[in-house]
Amino acid sequence: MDNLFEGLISGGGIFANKEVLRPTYIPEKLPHRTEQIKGLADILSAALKGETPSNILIYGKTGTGKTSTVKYVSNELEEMARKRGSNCSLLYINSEVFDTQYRIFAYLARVFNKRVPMIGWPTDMVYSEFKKGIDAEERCVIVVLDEVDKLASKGDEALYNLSRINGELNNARVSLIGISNDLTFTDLLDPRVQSSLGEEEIIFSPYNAEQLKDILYARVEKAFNDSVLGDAVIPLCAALAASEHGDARRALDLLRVSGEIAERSGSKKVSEEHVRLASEKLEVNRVAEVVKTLPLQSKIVLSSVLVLSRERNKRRFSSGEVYNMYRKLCNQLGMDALTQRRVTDFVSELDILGLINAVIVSRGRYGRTKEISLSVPEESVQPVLLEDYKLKAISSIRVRTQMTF
DNA sequence: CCTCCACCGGAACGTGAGGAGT
DNA sequence: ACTCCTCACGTTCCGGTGGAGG
Repeated sequence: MDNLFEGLISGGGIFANKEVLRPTYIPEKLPHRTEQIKGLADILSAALKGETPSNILIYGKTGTGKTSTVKYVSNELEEMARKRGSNCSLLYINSEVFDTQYRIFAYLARVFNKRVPMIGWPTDMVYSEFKKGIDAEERCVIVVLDEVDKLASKGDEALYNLSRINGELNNARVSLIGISNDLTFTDLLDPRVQSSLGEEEIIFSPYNAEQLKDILYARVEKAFNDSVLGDAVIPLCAALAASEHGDARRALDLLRVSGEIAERSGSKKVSEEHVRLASEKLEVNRVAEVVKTLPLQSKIVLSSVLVLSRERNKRRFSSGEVYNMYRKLCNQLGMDALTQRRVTDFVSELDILGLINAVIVSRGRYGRTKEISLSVPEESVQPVLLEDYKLKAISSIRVRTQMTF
């Protein structure tokens, strides 16, 4: 009879192929990135001619198509290399996963069929195994280091070694592509590494709303069934994403979640309303994610603002008020309170994270202070704060006082 | 115009944890 | 096992400040 999943797998009929909307999907066309693709291809074409391509640094914020572009070009390159019989390949490494010199070299050595344990050996031994492995045949290897900034912040030795490896190889050639979303990260590096890694630089600027629209339109045909999207859906997704950072990933997420919401509600079409709901849902998730990873003290400060805006019949509070509430909460928790100086730092951090809003105002005779208010809905932070068992003792977070107007 | 509130935020310093070197 | 160094986290101290009220 009716299986539990019956309605869930057959129903809806909104999506034709949801995978197309995932950020990992590489479309066969990347709108508004022709310039970058061409630039990258120009430089890498050296590999096909038997030369060593220059090292490349790629900059751009999240969701500007850096990774997609590199993967796209690398697929094309490897295909061409196969046709021409040249021995040339790309290795993609996410530096967030392989975040130390040892792990990177161990991984690379393994790719070249060397048996290296993931821990235990001295680093230079792993390094020379990798060199042996790669030098065993005449080939060109392009190593892509995604999120190099993460790697650089832990010391530049790995980058230093990689960038001068060519001098120690007889047959093989290595070139590097670094992908970073931090424009200033090279400041952390040794000048020698800086100049060798940044021989060529490619910038990915954020997309505007029009460009985001094109990106979405390019994918809907595969992703959705025919005519399930309302007319305003895509422009709205594009506009919402553009108003943040021009993040294509966010635009795609919005579209996907809108579809999911429509599907789940049994609707035959995706409407503007679904996009609004999706936007809210993503925002709540984002806030929850940020709040969850806050240090304890910072959570208490945030709780203070939350409690204040519930107990008092107003929205904005002076630093003094917040600090007093903070002391009170620390007292309830049986913890030592930090100094006001320290707390102002937390307030500034929460402000930068966009969880609260803090503006310096002068109240003349009554001093100068920051006016602090919650800049996200109470309902989106309250449950997450309560998840922290250390904060459970604060009853006033839980209590829902009636708002009076 | 001056005062003075109530806080801002820079600087210097103390402390303990963790990593590198030896 | 040992020291040395760096780093994150906090504290103490303090000079600085916009504008309401005198």
